[in-house]
Amino acid sequence: MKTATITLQEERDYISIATTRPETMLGDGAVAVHPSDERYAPIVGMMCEIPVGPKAQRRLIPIITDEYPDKDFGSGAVKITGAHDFNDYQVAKRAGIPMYNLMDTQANLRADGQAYAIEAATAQRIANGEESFDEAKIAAMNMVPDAYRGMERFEARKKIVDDITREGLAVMIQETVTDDEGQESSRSIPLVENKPIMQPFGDRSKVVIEPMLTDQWFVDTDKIVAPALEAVRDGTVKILPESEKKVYFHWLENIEPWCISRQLWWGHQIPVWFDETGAQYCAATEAEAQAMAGADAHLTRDPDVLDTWFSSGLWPIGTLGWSGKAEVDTQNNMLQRFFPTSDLITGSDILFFWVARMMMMQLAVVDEVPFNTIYLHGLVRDAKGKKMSKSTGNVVDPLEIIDEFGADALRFTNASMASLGGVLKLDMQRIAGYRNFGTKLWNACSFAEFNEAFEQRSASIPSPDLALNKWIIGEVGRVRVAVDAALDGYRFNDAASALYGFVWGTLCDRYLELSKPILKGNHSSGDAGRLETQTTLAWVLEQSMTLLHPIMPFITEELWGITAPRTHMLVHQDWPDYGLELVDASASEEISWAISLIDAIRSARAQMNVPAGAKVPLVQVTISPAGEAALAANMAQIQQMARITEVTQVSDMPKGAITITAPQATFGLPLADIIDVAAEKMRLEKSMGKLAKELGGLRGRLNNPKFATSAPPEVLAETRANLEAREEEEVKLSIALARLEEIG
RNA sequence: GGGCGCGUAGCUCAGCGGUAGAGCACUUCGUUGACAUCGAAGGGGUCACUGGUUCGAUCCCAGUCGUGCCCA
Repeated sequence: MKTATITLQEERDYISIATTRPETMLGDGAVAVHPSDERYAPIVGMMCEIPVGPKAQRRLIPIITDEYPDKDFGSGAVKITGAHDFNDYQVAKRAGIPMYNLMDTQANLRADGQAYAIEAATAQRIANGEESFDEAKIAAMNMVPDAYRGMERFEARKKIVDDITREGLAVMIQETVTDDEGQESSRSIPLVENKPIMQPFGDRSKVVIEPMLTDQWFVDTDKIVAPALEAVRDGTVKILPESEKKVYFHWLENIEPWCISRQLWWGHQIPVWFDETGAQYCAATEAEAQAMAGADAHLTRDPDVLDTWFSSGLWPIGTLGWSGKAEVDTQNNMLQRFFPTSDLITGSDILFFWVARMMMMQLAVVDEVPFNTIYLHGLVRDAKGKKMSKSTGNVVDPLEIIDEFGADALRFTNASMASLGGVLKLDMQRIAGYRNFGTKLWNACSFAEFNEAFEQRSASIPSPDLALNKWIIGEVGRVRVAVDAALDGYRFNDAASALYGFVWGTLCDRYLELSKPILKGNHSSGDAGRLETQTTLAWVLEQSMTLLHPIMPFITEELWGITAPRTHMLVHQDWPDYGLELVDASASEEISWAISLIDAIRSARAQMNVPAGAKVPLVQVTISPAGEAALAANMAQIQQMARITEVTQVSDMPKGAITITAPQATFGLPLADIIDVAAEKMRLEKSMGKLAKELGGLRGRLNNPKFATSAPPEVLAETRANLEAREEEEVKLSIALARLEEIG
């Protein structure tokens, strides 16, 4: 923002000042300099002439001292227009300088009052200390010279600058100009500096706002702030994330009187009426005000409305029909039931706009906190990280997102991004990802339906025999505990990601795939196994719907309704209370073992370029008893998921086989005809390289004597167990590599 | 100018004393009766920089740089 700065001078003993609004000189009451400014010390207390208006009525104003002027800025002298500048207002107030209002509500120069000659004479007597004054007297005075009265502000500014320049009172500089024929000449022009300044513009009108002295209503916040501070200090009200407490304290501890008058056409009109003498009557209705003032009084209502935060500060009780009369309010069921409430969820930028007002006002009015926990989430930004704003036009309409991705996808996105203290940049690709998650759940249910699982559903937690089913039930127990812990801690992102990982990674990628041979009847457990798997599958899906319901209510409610006849909606289903007691350690171990074998085979196949469709045999070289049992129980699954024809026992690894390792077991894929020795060596060496890095870290720590003495025992045990497992792996890989070396 | 926060994989973000994760994107492969809005296997990070505390720091402390918001 650039604005002209015009420097003025008086001809002989002058003091130069700069202003961005020359027209305000008409209302100047003083020139201020810093008390330590030695340049001006000799003239402090003297009078100087304002260089505007008719020469006959030039006003003289005092030169005063104040801490406000900056010695090093411009001339170091500041003109004081108390009625038209916030800083000047403070100076004028301190020094008892009259504040002359120059403009009307349209920002035109005033045209009311007495002739300028009379007003100027009065003003001079006041400046000389010969006449007393009060606010009302000053407000009535019009210090605009007759020639400028009624002019539009910018027009008046131009005319005043011209008049000052013509009179020779502007600070002039020389400027070189070149005419059409290339002749250079010098001319004198007023000094105008380009300087960026802060200037307020109306949000909607886009025009420059003029500070103006008017009567406004204020709340003396000092009187109501203490309980609101105390409630957070003593923990009655909790703010999450806790770091926001600092913002709350900082704002309330430095609070200033709160102006609640607003000059808007909408809002709650201030409930104050004035009579002809200016006496005030604050009442709920005009009739009550009239009764207070007496029947003869002629009342007019304050035209202003209340600040929106003042009105909405009473929201917690105002929405519930609070009357302020004890005998009525105790009979008000809504009020009794919902006030105070428990949690307030809002954006962090609302903390002092609204939350602090609700705290102050409820405590002031009904002497109770409105809520116990304030949960603040980050500001939602657009994809570029900009704050969304109606005037900037970068607001994303949630309804458009819902049309494209569905409400559940948007809700899931919001939940998964609601980490404490974060910023929320809305990323459409991420929303698409969560839409896909909804589809995934839908397809899992359709798989279950196809396999007639819901027809075997049980109302209680199933008690299956197969490790696979015991395992997935335990996993449900784990995720329930994780989700509850997350919700208790207001960590909605953790709840969302626990559920996402469970449904997609554990349920769909693992359990569903592992259950297929059983459901198809290709498993040693036969019909009994099929039946208990159907029951378990239905139960697990119903638990998933239940746990997901708070985040994805629409898809889960729909699935709940169509998968089985129900006595109640999912929204009315009890929240589960089972937990880690559902975890069966040996079942978990068995399934983990089977999964790690399948993963190892798949990985080796892919890296050795074994065609994905090809079914190949597997040989078992060494194995522990537990591994043997796990292998037998999950043979059908391993065959299907790892594309294995059969497993045979051998005493030695066949020549030209790919080595596969699983916990306490070694297998081989005998692919003599397609094996690429060099490729297999590379694969094994890559694994060895990774292992070596991990082993180095683990050994380094364990060999450090201070680690053994300082680290907590569980960390020590974990590190040792980790090292042992890695060393076992290293031995197996070394043997495989050595064997390859023999082949060449 | 004051206050608060943030710099982690190409992007959007978790983690926050025991050696780094997710989604999307990327590469290769895949029409196996839930799902191609999919599956399998991969690649990719001196966790902004510099010091300090510690057996050990992405995490704690101090400073620097960059960046954002709020209040003047």
